[in-house]
Amino acid sequence: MTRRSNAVTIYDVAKQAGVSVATVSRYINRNAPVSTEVAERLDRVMAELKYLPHAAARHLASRKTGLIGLLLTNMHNDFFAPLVSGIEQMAGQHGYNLLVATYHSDSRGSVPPPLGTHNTDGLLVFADSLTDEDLARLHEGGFPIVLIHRTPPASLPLPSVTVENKSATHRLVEHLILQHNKKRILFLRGPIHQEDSYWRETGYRSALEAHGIEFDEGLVLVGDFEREIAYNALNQFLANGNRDAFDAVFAGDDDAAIGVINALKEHGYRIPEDVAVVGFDDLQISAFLSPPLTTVRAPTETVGRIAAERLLGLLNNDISYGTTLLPTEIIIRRSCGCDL
Amino acid sequence: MTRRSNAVTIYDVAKQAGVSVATVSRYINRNAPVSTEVAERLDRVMAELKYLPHAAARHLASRKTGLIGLLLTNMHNDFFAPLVSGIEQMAGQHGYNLLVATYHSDSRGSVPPPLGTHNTDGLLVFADSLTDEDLARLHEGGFPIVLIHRTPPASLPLPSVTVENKSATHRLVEHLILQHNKKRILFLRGPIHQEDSYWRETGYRSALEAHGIEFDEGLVLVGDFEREIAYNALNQFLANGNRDAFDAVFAGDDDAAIGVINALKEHGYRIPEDVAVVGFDDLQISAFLSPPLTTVRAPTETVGRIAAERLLGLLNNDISYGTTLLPTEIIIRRSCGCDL
DNA sequence: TGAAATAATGTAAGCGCTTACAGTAACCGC
DNA sequence: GCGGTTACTGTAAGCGCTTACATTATTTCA
Repeated sequence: MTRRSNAVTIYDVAKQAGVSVATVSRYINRNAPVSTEVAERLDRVMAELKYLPHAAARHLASRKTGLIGLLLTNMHNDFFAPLVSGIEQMAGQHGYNLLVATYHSDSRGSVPPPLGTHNTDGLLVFADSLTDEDLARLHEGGFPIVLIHRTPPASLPLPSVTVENKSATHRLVEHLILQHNKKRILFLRGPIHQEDSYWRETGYRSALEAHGIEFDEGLVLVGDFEREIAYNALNQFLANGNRDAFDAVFAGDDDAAIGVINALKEHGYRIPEDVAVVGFDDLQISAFLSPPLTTVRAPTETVGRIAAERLLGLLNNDISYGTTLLPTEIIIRRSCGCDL
Repeated sequence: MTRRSNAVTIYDVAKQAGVSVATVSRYINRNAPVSTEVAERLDRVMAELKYLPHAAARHLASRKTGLIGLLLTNMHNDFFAPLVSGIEQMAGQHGYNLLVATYHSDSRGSVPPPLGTHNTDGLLVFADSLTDEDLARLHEGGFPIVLIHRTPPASLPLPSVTVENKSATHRLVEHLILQHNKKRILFLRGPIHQEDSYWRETGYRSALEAHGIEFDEGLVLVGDFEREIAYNALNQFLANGNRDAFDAVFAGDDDAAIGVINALKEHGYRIPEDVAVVGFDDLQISAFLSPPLTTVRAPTETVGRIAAERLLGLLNNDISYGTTLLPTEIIIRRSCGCDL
């Protein structure tokens, strides 16, 4: 086995500066005093040699990777840009790099999760990208984890950060009922097993109930929080002769709302005159849709930032658990029928 | 120094299976034959022990990280979601993990790039996130690099993948001139030093010239391909008494176009009746804006996929260079004044 | 049937760092 | 002026893997 091509190592630096590698290492990591004279020499030599510590070697010896992992269910939704951005900022500021991967608990049995103890110092786990068993195993090993957009499974005291779904949805649907006199509100379910999805449905139902409207399973479609799927679901629904079966749509999230609006328009509905449409998330673009979308603002970038912050805390042994529930806020625009 | 908490190592597997660690390693990496009998035993033992090779140790010994790095200038634009998604898919399929970081060549002098030879096997470099010197240094060391949305500096034969900007812009602006009789077309420059920005300006100018319209520096603002900046730039411009100075806007990209539309609407302009607005990129949402945005479709996810593919090729020593120039296509919608 | 190739495995030397342990020299307080 | 600190530095043992080299058993083929 020969030396790594050209790479300059800590030995080169040590020799050039006339000190031992231990001193170099200590200076780099600032974990022991070094005489100012030596420090200066090292600064100079390291700059000259353009020395960069080899990450793997450092990881192996120190048992730290300097990496935090982000496990996502997918990436092709605009929802993720601010999430990742918030996380990346926070991580970068604290000297960590971000490893991003998609995975879904469905894949269980086959491939193991691509991120874990073996390659990161801690994990940010979005929604149901990991099974409860995976979480339990990792947590038992003392591995730092923060959940995003989901709460911990029973008896696993994992920190988590998510947003308030139910009451916001309740008020949103209530707005449809009270202000716009809607009675047959179509609901597009999000991904099954996803908490946001569950609580939004709960909020939807509780609003109906609070106003004496009976829940109708026939008015529930699967939107999966995805534009394309929502679009198809609605087309299918209309094709089945339900043209007049509804007077409003709560699309589950904004991405699905876009699909809904699209399908509706293609079928000649006017929004909001014929059908009101509301979403959830307040994506960056939702204010610019036609008509501007009434929705619920979820502070997604903040979710990312706080989740990263809590994980960083864990990495410094500031133990912490419990759920950070970020408040959401109804944003009334025109797609519900309000005239702003 | 004590043993790493609980982690199971290759030694545990070897002992449990009654073979040497070399055999285990060879089996894991499939780089030498192993008797079927031993193979079965190893499968069983590894599953039982839930063994996962320690990444850092593997990296150190093999001099491969299994990581590809993506260097971005920022992340808070919806443009990046499909880019990253395309890359992540491709990388994941080939067993690589994705390390994402933001950096900008402006930071030169101070911090070195967070990604490089020391922690990845290869780099995807977006636009001007790295200086030419950084690129040169890395390339001299034989480090695999693929450029995204920029071409290589002179005499550096780096592979790159980007999109056609100039002629699409030319045709887009020409459309404004010919079909909609626009004569005073405001242009919002993208980030300085960014190639997309340069070529779009070139296309804008060449269209003006081709139709006998003199280029007017007073009709150029700085939009930086960012909604907020474009929004502010336009407000400033209007505040300076330029209310009637223009009859159309080429915003540089869709994100900036959104800012422009917003500012314009707030000042009471009707789009496209009073002012036509066009962008570039065709973000997922552009079709849903009000009015739907006339723009140029850039195959961003494909850019990501191909860039990743080419980098993966490099990692397998399939040498390749040259620029992949993906075609773009004008998408006519209503913001230009067309009546669809 | 014997020499050479091939298959399957083991031994042990690193990969480039960190850090426990040890040591020397200067300093401090009384 | 002496025990106890404190400041700084070096030596060397790993961290958990990969792989060159060596070894033995089994085939292959002239």
